Amino acid sequence: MKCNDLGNRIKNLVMTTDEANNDRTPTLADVARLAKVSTATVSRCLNSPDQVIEKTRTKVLAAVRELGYAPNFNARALAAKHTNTIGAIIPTMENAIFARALQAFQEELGGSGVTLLVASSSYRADLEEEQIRTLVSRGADGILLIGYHRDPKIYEFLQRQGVPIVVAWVFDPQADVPTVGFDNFTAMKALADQVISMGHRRIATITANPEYNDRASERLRGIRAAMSEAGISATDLSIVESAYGIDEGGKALEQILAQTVRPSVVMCGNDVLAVGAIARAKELGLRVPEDISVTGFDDIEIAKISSPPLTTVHVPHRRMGKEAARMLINLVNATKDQKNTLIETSLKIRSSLSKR
Amino acid sequence: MKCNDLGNRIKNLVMTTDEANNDRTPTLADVARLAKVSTATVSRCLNSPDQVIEKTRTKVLAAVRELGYAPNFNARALAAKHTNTIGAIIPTMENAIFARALQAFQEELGGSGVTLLVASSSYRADLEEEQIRTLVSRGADGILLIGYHRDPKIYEFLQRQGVPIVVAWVFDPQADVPTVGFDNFTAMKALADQVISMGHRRIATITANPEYNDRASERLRGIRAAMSEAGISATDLSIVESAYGIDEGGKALEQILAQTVRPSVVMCGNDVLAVGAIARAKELGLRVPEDISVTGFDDIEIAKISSPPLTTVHVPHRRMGKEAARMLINLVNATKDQKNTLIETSLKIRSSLSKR
DNA sequence: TCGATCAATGTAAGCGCTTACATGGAATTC
DNA sequence: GAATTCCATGTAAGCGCTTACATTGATCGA
Repeated sequence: MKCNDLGNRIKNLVMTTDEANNDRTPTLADVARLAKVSTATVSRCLNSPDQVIEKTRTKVLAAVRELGYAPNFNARALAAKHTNTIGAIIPTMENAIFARALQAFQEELGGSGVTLLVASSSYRADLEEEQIRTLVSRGADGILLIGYHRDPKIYEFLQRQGVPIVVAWVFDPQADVPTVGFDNFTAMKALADQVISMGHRRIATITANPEYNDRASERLRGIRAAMSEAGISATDLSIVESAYGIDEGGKALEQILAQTVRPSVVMCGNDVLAVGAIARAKELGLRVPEDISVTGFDDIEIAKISSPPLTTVHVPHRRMGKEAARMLINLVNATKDQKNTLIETSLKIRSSLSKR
Repeated sequence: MKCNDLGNRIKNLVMTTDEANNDRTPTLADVARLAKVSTATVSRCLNSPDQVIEKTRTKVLAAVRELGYAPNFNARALAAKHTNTIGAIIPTMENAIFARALQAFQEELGGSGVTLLVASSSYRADLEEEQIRTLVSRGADGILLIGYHRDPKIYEFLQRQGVPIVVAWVFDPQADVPTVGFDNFTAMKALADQVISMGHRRIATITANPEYNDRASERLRGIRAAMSEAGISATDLSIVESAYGIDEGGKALEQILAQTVRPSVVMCGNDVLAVGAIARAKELGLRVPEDISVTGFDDIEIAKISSPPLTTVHVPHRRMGKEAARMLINLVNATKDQKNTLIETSLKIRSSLSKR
């Protein structure tokens, strides 16, 4: 012991060139040298401490601390062939619902010692594809994706690479990948049924571009189905596409009002659009819901405090995120193959919707 | 050519064990073999195409496509010692202002071919520290941090590791790292001056825990300074700490109302708390601003559509994100050492604040 | 007391890539 | 036409880690 200490002290005083204390960041080998063990032992100390005897461990950990050693993640990943990392690609960070689900997702992952890599695709298929490749080449052990609709080649690629995925925000037993989410069609149809049962016939909807967005297209289909069931002509539905945002919802509402026939209700693709529509309607001197009813989707906090409070579809986003994490972890560990998980939604009837 | 084609075809038909088309994901060496060049050439094709003659490049790219080759990021990072990656740690994803700034940050980075790694610390110093280490060990070329206040050891660590950082959301010429942001003290003091000039004397504030949050503590200091300047006793300020969220703002308001002396104005640390406070006040039968005035901070979209519209401090978050990206890229490229950048804020006086 | 057994540690071969340096052939110069 | 230059490509040495396998010394049963 004493001898070693002395040895180290001398080393620190008399620095020969080849073991100079230069500012290169310390490596495993440096730690091993300081602790007078092999690199294998240091590695084991860090990764499976119980394979190493207490005395050695203490010695190694001391060396780690002394050098301020931090393992090089890339080298580790290269050698170990897994990263303890899971990736997630969401359409945008600016939408609170994704942020919230992701937060829950991350919390659940963190509990299992897995770290999360996030990317956002701005709702663009090409960007998403690029990000999937990036995530894979970074060695993500699994990936969370939003919505099922994408080029089949991507699913093939992922399968070939052996990277498990979970698709969230949709529930689709037909899909050949595990999904966790709700049935957008049924949920929106339920709301539309309610709207129609309250006497509304002329309906407008503000929706995201449904072309590459299966949540939006399914919700639209839900409205159409409800109308058709009620014997309402499809021409009584007017559709306005809009980007996400409060102002955008307001602009979309103006477009609707500019049409020759004014609808009695505006069903919005999400709460943010709905709140924007309500605000603009009020600015324009309309009363909500007396002059025009408005509905949303998601039931985020703002729905409750909007005036008037918003009729919407409640989606348990945190639960969905949590569930997605659970499934993905099981998949990565190959514990069992996950099947689809249905998240239940419910109608929240509030005063932004009234009888016609 | 013909010969090669034939050769490949035969290879695909007769698979010997050592070159079997097994499902191992293809490597640089596989591409090199297929294209009949060295691995160095393949690498050059991918990283600096102009060093390679057109003919060779075509051949290599064809091989890449045929194999569906995707480079292994970790191997590349290990060999090249840089990752073209920048990390950012924000307190939470659930706050739209961070999301928005981050979006702009990412857009700017993307334009320079840099990818972004995001982590969120849930406002916890220990988590943030862990994430900084993670980012460093993952080889981030630079890191964006929010707020200046943290253990000096962290700054030392970062410096030792040679990882440049930019601190956003504060403007502090004293700091020994580049900052980009606004002066939280001055901004809030300006608002408080306005409030006081409208006759308010008894002030309440809803704030995040200021202990580890220099934005919050500086804003609080701003209010105190304005009061002191106006000769108002510090005891006329009542402080309620609250977590982030609409409901939380509401609860905090209830605490304020439960106190013996009711303040005439509630100055909130951000718009979300303010909107929550307004909503709860209305629920409790109070009129805003007649019975109680409310102010916010940030000027997010919701401030405008709140009823009544919210008096707040406008912060150009996107600009701040963009500027942070620019600075960090310069730092990473060692183009020039960046100094502090001031982002100007402005008062938005709306009807949630009225004369006492 | 001796080999068998086992736990702790060491040895060294990669993981997939980049890049300094070596090489060889074509283009250029005189 | 020989010497020089230069450009395209190849060779091979790592980057920092993990892990299969080898080694060692201690422990144990007979």
